[in-house]
Amino acid sequence: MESNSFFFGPSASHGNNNMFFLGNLNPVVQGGGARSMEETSKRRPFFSSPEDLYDDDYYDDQLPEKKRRLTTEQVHLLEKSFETENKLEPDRKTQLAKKLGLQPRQVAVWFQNRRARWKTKQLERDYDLLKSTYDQLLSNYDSIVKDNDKLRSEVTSLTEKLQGKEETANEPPGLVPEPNQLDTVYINPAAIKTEDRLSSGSVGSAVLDEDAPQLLDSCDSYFPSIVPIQDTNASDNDNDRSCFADVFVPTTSPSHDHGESLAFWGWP
DNA sequence: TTGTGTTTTATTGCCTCC
DNA sequence: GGAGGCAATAAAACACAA
Repeated sequence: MESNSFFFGPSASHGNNNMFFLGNLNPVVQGGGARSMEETSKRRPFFSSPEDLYDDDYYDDQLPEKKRRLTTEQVHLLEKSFETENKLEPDRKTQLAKKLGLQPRQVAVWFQNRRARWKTKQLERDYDLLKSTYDQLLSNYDSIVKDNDKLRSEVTSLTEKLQGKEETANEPPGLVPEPNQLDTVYINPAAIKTEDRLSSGSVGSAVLDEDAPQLLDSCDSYFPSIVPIQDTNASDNDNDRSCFADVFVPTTSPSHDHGESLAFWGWP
């Protein structure tokens, strides 16, 4: 790659013909604007002193084809301008270039690279946000699975109780009851007295509502029968709701910063 | 001092928009 | 078709551990 072409002559890129050796960046062009900035310079990453930038001997001594970093003051002003607007209109580019003692092309390149850096950072932030959201979802899922197991065992034990009652009430004395079906239990609501169904007082009792599905098996498919309970059991339901609400908050209500990023990338 | 990883400056090529 | 944006990349400058 001909990266040194910038220092020796016009660049073929984008038809820009004003790119020459950096030594052309002398204060005469800016009418003292850049000089005043240099006077306030605190630390320079490359030049040993503010005056070096305007010292012809400096450029004679240094290899002219070397890249030179922008001064802290130049970077500071560019950063301020970038904060205002991360895109560069031609007028602003020209003004900035004059003020900084840089070629307009250099200002444009700086903005281009700055946008690239910003995007990288933003991607990192977005990744962190997604990851934390995922971790939260995962932990909520685990707790829901535990709750699920607990409720299932409650249902099983209550079913056993009910079946025991039913058998002792209806079967002739002396008969040995059939072993309970723990995996899949079919319940005939008509055979269960209302007071029995409501007597337990536990959350699990409500599962056996008359309007609820009557197939209770060991898989997760009975979940829907739990959902209606949430309307009648505030304390438990709030926990369940908040689990999901908390998880989805970051994605549905992005932070200001995140919102900016979405806008910046043209997302709705 | 030197090797190595990171950051910054700049180029190239492609794409989109007017 | 030219101007400007972006992704990919090169290479110099810089930071830092050994």
